[in-house]
Amino acid sequence: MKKNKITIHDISKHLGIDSSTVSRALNDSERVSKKTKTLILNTASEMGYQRNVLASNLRKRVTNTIGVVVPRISRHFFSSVIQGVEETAYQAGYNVLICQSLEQLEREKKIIDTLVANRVDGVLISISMETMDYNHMQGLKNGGIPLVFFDRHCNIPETNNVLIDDFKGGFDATQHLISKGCKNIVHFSGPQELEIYKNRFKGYKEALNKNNIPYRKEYVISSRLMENDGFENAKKLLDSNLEFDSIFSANDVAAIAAIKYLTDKGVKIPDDVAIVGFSNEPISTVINPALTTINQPGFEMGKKATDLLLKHIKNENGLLNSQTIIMDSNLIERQSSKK
Amino acid sequence: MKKNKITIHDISKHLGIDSSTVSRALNDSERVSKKTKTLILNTASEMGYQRNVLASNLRKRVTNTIGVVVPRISRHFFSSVIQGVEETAYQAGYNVLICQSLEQLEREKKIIDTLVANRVDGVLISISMETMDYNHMQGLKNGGIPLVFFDRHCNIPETNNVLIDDFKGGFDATQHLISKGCKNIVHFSGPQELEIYKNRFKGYKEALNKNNIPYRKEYVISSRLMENDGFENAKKLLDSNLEFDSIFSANDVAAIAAIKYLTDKGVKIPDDVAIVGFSNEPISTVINPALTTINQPGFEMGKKATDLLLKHIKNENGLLNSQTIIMDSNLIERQSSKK
DNA sequence: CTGTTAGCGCGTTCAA
DNA sequence: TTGAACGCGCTAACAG
Repeated sequence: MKKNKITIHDISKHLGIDSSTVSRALNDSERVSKKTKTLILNTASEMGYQRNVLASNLRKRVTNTIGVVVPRISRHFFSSVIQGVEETAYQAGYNVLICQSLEQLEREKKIIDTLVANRVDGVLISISMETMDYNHMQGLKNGGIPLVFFDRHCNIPETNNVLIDDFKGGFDATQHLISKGCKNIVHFSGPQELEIYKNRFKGYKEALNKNNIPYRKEYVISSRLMENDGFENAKKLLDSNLEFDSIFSANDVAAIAAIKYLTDKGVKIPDDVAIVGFSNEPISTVINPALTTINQPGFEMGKKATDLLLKHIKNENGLLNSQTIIMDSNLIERQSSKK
Repeated sequence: MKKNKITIHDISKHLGIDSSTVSRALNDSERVSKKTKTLILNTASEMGYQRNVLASNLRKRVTNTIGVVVPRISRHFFSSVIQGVEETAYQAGYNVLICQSLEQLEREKKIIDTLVANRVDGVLISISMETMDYNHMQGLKNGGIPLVFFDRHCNIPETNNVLIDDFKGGFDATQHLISKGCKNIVHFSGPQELEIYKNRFKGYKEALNKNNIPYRKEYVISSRLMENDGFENAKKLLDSNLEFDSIFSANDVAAIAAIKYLTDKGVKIPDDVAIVGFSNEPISTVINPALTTINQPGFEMGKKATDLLLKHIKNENGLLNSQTIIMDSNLIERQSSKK
C-alpha cells in the first residue's frame, strides 16, 4: 500500500504560501524571509516531507550523481578506490553509483547505457579485461557526460586518465629482487591486452636489461585474473623444472593462489617475493609477513580521479583539455618478526 | 558543452506522429500498428534516442531500482551477497544501488534517506555494527518501501529477514573441534550488540555444555571487526598465558589478523582452527590450507533476499506478512596436501 | 521578498 | 490505432 508522499504543494496549501516559495525555502534560498523560511522548514519536517529527487533532478537537468565502474568491488584495490571516490564526492555534494563489470564487456556496455539513461553527471571507469576499444562509451560523449579513466585505461588519445606508473612499479620490483641477489626471476603477468600489465612487464624487462641479466621468455607466465590461473601458473612453473629464486607477480589474485599452491606442494617461497597490485591489502602480509609488495595508492587515486572528474563536470564549456595524471606506486619492504 | 538530448518530441516532430504514439511504440505497446512501431523504433535508434529514465520514473512512480546496504563492500561475504542480489535483480529487470555504511550509523542514516529520496522500490540491508534500533528506517515505512534484512538484522518483530542459523554454525564449529580432541577452545567473538555474534557465542557455549566441558569466560575474547582488533585479541591471548589447543573465531577479519600475529610470534596454529564467517573466502585456505571454516552462503542469501523483496514490491497491497528465512551454513573441513 | 507561469521528458487518461 | 491534453513534483523565469 504505497502511501501518497506529501509534496511541496501539500505544504503550500497547508500554509497558504505558494509552492515556489516553499521550494525556495527548502533550497535555502536567500530570497525568502527568515521567518517564512523557518516556518516552512518546520512544517515540512512536521508533515514528514521528503524531496522527490527524481522530479528535482529532472527539472534541474542535473543529478549530482557520478558513476564509478570497476571490474569487481571485492578486489581490495578497487574498493579502496571507491572509498576515495565516495569521500571526495560526498564532500562535494555528489552521490556515487557503484557498478561492477565482472570483467565482462557486455556488462560494461549495459552499465554505461544505464548510467547515461539515468543522466549521471560524470563517470569514472576502470575497464574490464575484455575491453579493447571505447565504442560503447560513445553514449557518454553524445550525452556530454565527462569521463575519467583510472588505473586500467583505453590507450587512445583525448581522454582523461589517472594512472599508476606501472613501468616504474615493475622496474622497482624487479630491481629490488636483483639487489637482493636474485638472478632467476619468474614473472607472473596479467592479460596482455591491458596496458597496465604490458607496462609492468616492460619494467621487468628493463630492470633485467639494466643489470645485464638475460631476458628469458620461459620465465614469464601470463594469465587471466582468476584464482584458478594462479594454480595453473604455479603448476606450469613446477612442471617446467625451471630454476628460479624469486617471483615478481604483476597481479595479486593469481599470486595469492600461486603461493598457496606452491606452499601446499612443499616448495619454499622466498621471503622477498615481490607482488604488484596489492594496495595495502592486509592479506598480503598474512600470507607471508616478509612479502615485499608494490602498493598502489587506491584511496588517493579515487580522490584524484574524482577531483578531476568534478572539475570537468563544473566546467561544461569544454575549455578544460584532456589530461593524464600519473601516480607513483610504493615498494614496501617488510621485516618479518620471525627469526 | 552539454548536447541537447533528443526526446520523444523530437522524434514526434521528425515523423509527424504524436509523441504519445512514439511513447507507446518505445514501450512496445500493443496499441500501435506494427508498421508505425518499427518506423518509430528505427528512427529513434537512428536519431540516437535514449529514454530519460528520470522523467519516465517520475511519471510511472516506480524506479525499478532496489538499494542494497552493506557495512563494507570489500568484505568477501558481502560482495558475494551483492553478486546474488545483482543476478536476481537484473533478471527481474531491476537495477541495484550498492551502498556501504562503513559500519557507521550516521552513514547508514544518510544512505537510507538518499534511497528514500530517490524513490527506490525496495531495500535490502545488513545493518552496521552501531545500529541498535530502526528509527532511521521509518522513512522507508512512511514511503511504503519494502525492506528486507539479511544476515545482520534488527531484533524486532514485523520484519522480513533472511538469516543464517548462527547458533548452529557456532555449535557445529565448536563440536568439530571437540570431536578432534580439543578441550581448551578459545572463542574470538564479534560485537555483542549484533545478534549474529551473540548466537554464534551461544552455539559455542551449548557445544561445550553438551560435551561436559566447563565454560570459562576468560576463553572468550570479544572485539570489533577491525584488523587491529585481531592483533589485540592475539596479544591478549598470549599475554594471558592461557592454555589453549584451538580457536573458534566468529569473525574472519579479526581471525586473519590474529593468525598473522600468532604466526609472527612463532606460535603454532593448530591445523583445525575453525573460523566462522568466510563465505568461501579464498584467502582462508591460503592462510592455512587445512583450516576448517564455517562457510556462509552469501551468493544464495543475496538471491533469496532479493526474491523475497521483489515479492513484496510486486505485492503492494500488504497481503504478504512479514517473514523470516533461515539458511544453513556449512562446515567445510579441508585436507591439507602438506605432510 | 513573494506569486504567477511555464516547463523538464515522459506516460496515461480520454476521445476520436 | 492514433491524437490531444494533462500532470508526475519540482524549479526557473519573470513579474510585482
